[in-house]
Amino acid sequence: MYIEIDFNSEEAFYIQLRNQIIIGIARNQYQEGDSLPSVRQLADSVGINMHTVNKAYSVLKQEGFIRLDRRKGAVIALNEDKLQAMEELQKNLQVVLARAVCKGVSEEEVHQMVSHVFLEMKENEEFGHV
Amino acid sequence: MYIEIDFNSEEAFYIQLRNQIIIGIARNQYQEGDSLPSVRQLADSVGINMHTVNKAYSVLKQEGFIRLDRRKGAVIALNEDKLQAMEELQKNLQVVLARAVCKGVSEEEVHQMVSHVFLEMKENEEFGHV
DNA sequence: TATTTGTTATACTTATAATAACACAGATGG
DNA sequence: CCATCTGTGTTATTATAAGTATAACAAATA
Repeated sequence: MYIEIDFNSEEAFYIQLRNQIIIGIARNQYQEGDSLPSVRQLADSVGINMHTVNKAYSVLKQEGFIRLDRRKGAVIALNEDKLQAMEELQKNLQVVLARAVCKGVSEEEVHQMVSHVFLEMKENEEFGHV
Repeated sequence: MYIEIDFNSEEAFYIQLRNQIIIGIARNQYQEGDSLPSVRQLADSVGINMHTVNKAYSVLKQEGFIRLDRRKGAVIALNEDKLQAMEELQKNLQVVLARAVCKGVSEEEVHQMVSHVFLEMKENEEFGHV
């Protein structure tokens, strides 16, 4: 999986990492029990500090996507708290969809975009990106 | 429209304000040409600093939701750059939906949630919240 | 000229990121 | 079997940037 940092983005580095890793899990590029790269390895490969990767991993742990092990490093471990996930989804969609609606995007277009994003997720299952 | 700050939230105050105002616009509680409260007035009513409201307004201007006028204050003025809005929507959905999928939410459930959020938006059109 | 608007200057606090030193687990090799 | 080397994440410290607040300012209008 290709993780990379956009140094021009306004998003904090650790947020960029967190998001890309979550997208990778959703695409099955990482599966339950797999280890992520070590903090040093990932820090080197994307060109940022080890501690920043550590922060990303801490957040992923806190949010229930991985567990941290002194030996094995960061291991995918999903707590499937669906109820909480649904509440979070609703809150996120309220903002994201409101932004789109204000700019003239229709409900149908949103549904199409959702389907499209799901297709992309399924495309990359098992063996990645063509 | 009821704007309020969650002082326990991790979200920056100005982001909370921005999001609530955007949701208000999407619900037609604010319409093109309407004025938002003045920075002092809103700051007072929600219990934060004037400058924080100013920051929220600056961001809303920068993102194309309002224009700022020394006389009339902050006025709803949407730049409907739909293409850009669609790109932003896609990026946002990639993260938001990935988070949900990892926690076991299905594509169908996402579509249902989207419909639900749209219903809420339409419910509150013209004359607010029941 | 008094009031209302957003704006700018300044300072304080918290968040983000980097450097460095640490502690624990396991593998290597003498 | 013990020493040591390498690999993990962790903690301490510091520097820079973002967020928030206080105060003074400038423009418009009644």
